[in-house]
Amino acid sequence: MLSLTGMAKSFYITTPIYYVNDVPHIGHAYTTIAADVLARHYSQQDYEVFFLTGVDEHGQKVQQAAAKAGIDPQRYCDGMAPRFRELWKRLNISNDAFIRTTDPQHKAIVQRYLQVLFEKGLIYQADYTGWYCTFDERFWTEKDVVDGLCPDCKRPVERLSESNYFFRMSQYQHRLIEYLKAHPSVSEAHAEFIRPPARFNEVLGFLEAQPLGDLSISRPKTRLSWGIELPFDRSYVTYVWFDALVNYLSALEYLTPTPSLDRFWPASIHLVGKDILTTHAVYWSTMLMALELPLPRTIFAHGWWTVNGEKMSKSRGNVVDPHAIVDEFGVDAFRYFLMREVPFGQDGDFSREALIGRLNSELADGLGNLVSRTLAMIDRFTQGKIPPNYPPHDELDGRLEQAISELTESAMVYLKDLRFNRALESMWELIQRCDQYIDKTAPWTLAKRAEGKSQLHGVLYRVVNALERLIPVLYPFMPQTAENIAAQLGLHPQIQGRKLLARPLAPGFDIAKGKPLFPKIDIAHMQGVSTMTNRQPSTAESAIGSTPPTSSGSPPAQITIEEFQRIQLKTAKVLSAERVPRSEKLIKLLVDLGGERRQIVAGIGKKYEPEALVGRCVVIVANLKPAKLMGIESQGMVLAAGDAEVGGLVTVLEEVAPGTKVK
RNA sequence: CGCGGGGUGGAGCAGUCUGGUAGCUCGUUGGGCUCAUAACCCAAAGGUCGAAGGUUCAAAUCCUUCCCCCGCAACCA
Repeated sequence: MLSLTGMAKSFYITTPIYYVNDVPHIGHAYTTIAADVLARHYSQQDYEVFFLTGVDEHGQKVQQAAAKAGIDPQRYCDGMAPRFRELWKRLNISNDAFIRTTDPQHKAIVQRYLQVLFEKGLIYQADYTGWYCTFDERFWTEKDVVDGLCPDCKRPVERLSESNYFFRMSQYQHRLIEYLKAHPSVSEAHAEFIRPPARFNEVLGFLEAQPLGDLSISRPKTRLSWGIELPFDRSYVTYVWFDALVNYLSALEYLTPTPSLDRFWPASIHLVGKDILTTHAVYWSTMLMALELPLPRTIFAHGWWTVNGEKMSKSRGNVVDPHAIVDEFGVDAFRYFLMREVPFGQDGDFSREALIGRLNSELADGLGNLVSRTLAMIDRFTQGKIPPNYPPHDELDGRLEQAISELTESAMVYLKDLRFNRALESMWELIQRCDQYIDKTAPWTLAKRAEGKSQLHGVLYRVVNALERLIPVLYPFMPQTAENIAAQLGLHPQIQGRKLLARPLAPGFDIAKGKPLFPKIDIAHMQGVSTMTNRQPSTAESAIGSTPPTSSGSPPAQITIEEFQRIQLKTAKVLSAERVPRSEKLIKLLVDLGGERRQIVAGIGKKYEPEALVGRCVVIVANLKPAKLMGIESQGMVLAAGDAEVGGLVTVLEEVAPGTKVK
């Protein structure tokens, strides 16, 4: 990474630009915090760092979301972008720039690249034929379409031919395979192309498995208007991914202090979630090849977080709001947990219990308590002044000194390799060593003996020295905590840009013992105070794990009695019930509506056995538009309590005739 | 047989590729210490490594079959 001019080495790190269709959640925070740790680390190593994040604002879903909200897309985006900016500020993210794909400069640069590719003959026009859903306004592949229905909205799809522009991605397949093979993924080094190794294999396998097609990079404005116009055909906008990926380059042209494509390209690391690895490893790489630009040094695909063992999703209502976590536990505890809990690259599970567990045992009892006991002893035994140093004079001293010098090295190696959890582990090994050292040397005993004085000073100095050495290693992960420790040691820390500057430790300094770094969370008092998620408690959950429903979110809009009366509810008697073969939870019901029979498919198979349903009286929506589920027509919907999981079927107290109206 | 991941002391995981005393964190129990945020230090208990069969001098590890759990996809009308 040495530059030709002999200037400082450069380090360019990016997060994906986040799609504004969604409010920021723990997944966004994870990637961005990881990027921040690296940005701070490399800054401290005197690299010239450029750390980019931002938002992706064009495309179908944004257009739809804006339409739903009844405002124009630009206004919608203008409202969403600050929510990301604010969260990054709150999480102490030190990004140098925040790109928005609706920035005029970005649009102009995207158009310039499109024009270049067009003139090189790498973009051509052709007809595309596929299955089109008019409601969702999108094409589906043969594989997606089931029984001629749109997989999303279940409406019939139609065969549609459309003229579009294509990028000749296919012609780079071989070159990309060769490139991958020339940059194999080896776990210990840190400059490979696709990481971690499992992902490298995945991409290579994908490329070798089938011929790579060309990439449609246009959408006719008649279908989608919210995008960047193709410069060579104003009746189209460009595909959102083409637009979005270019951000990594365009930001270097207009968001850095000096024009710096030469300085920062190729990017050192693109951090991405594993879901968008192909887009980056294949689309982006071939785009760069076509533009005759070098590929990024590393694309690192990290894993996903589940919440309490379940996939996080809006419909489950268990999306973790980072603001709520920070409110409750503080920024650094949140940053620490995300970086410490899971090896970067693997999936992990987020839960309050796990976070509190680490916060209590590692942050409070570990780091916090060590700082606290050390400073308390200095207050007490050396009148609040850093004692004079003494060279190590026995094996205990020597071992601690060695542990101190090993820490910095191993943490560096781990960080370079993006093994955040191991870097943190190595710090906590030192913390434990210090605790053991204090215990064995027993400064409180030395303090009682006049002849123990010099040894006492040596012991205390060595422990403080360990803490001092910990500060810069800890800083990228927990900036506030590192600063706090430095201040308590009397080192007068200052934050300059992304660096923590402090005067070097010396005997005679006055310490400034403060409050505990991390107050312990009393688990017994934790029940019922959480606002972590807006999830509804399920009956199966343990008391500690459950979170009460909160009133977050706007109340549902009220409807008129007339609107309600349009929904026809009726009682029905179940005549027969059987499981739908190969389905997980579908049960096919035949019900009597009083002279009329209906076949209804219901997703209640996890809660009920078919036999238990026969003869029961249920309530159904009688005028619901029929739909096909796994190829079987359902002519209505049975009412049941519960959201993601069925709680119980709705029935009536007294015996009534099948087909009775319910109002 | 849709694709993939996994089943290892109470909990969460490592070890499985390259067979050879089963390891870590938390928890539990006992002891120590008293500088510290009821913290820290030391020690102990606790596992037939999902099941069965096979290969081998030797299997958590290799082979075969089966069971169970979790994602994804297909079904929450």
